[in-house]
Amino acid sequence: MIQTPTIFDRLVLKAAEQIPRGKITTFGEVAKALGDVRAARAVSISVLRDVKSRGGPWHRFVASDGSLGAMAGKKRELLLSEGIPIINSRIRDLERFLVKADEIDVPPILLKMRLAQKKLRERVVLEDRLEEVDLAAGVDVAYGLYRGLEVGYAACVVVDSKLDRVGFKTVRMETTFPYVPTYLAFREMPFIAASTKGIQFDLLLLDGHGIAHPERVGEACHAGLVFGKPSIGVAKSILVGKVVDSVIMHKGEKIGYLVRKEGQSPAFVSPGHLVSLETSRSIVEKFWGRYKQPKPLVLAHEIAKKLKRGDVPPTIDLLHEGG
DNA sequence: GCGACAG
DNA sequence: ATCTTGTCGC
Ligand SMILES: [Mg+2]
Repeated sequence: MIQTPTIFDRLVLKAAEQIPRGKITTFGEVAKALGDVRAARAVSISVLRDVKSRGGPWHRFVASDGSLGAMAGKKRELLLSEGIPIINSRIRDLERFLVKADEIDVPPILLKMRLAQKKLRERVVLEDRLEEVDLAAGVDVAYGLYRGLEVGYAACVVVDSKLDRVGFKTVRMETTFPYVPTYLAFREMPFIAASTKGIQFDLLLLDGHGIAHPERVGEACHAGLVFGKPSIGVAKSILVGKVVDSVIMHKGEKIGYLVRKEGQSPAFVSPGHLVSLETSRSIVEKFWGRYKQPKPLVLAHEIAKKLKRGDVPPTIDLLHEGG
């Protein structure tokens, strides 16, 4: 009957155990203890999901401005009973009751993940090491809640140079890590690996950035390196930098291109691995269909959603039915 | 309240 | 990404 929280959820729970009655902490402080404030939202989502599905600890977590966040009514009641002063839906003298990041004993996993990214970055090759590109694979993942678990539905679709779909594979499995900005690869790599396993392709297209990432190692770089395959990232919005004349610039570096087809919203293209900046743009244009993304990604997105809806069964089902 | 951070 | 019907705007 015990559900299976992810590593991230377990660490948030471990942090929760360290907040005594009469004290509070913020989602951001816990995120900092885990290694990056960017995970603040992921912490709040984890806490909320945990109290709803397992009745876990939740009321001693508040927002950094002292506001209470979700389920404010009940939270207010519980905190007041523990001696925390609340005025106008905000904690008064937050500092006085706050348990800060350095007082929370949890492993800094996000710091380690960042180090792993920096290590991977050294191996990224931004030169064309690809021969003919006939088969382009695109992967996308849809997410949903199933019996208190967060489940991902991945689809890998292979398209040939005539833009005909020549194969696909789908996978259903539990999520292992939340979405945290700049760490997307750690959330989606298990799905990318499972859905491409045993599939033949020359190039991998992913729904996210390549080098257009603060550390220059977006999801497309990460996956390309792990598989030793050419890869390109095609995102629907910017993560870092700004667009100047259809070029994505960041810290004085050219990191990608804005590609747009008539009447469509733009796509942001950046190389992942074994492909140059210029070639990444031309290849993506070569596989462009009639939508706002290259065809393999459009199809992968559609199939992933159908899978989630239950319209089609997964090729591989890795979901452990609890009970 | 605004800015804003792939999916 | 997800929650979701009718409604607003180009
Ligand atoms: Mg996606």
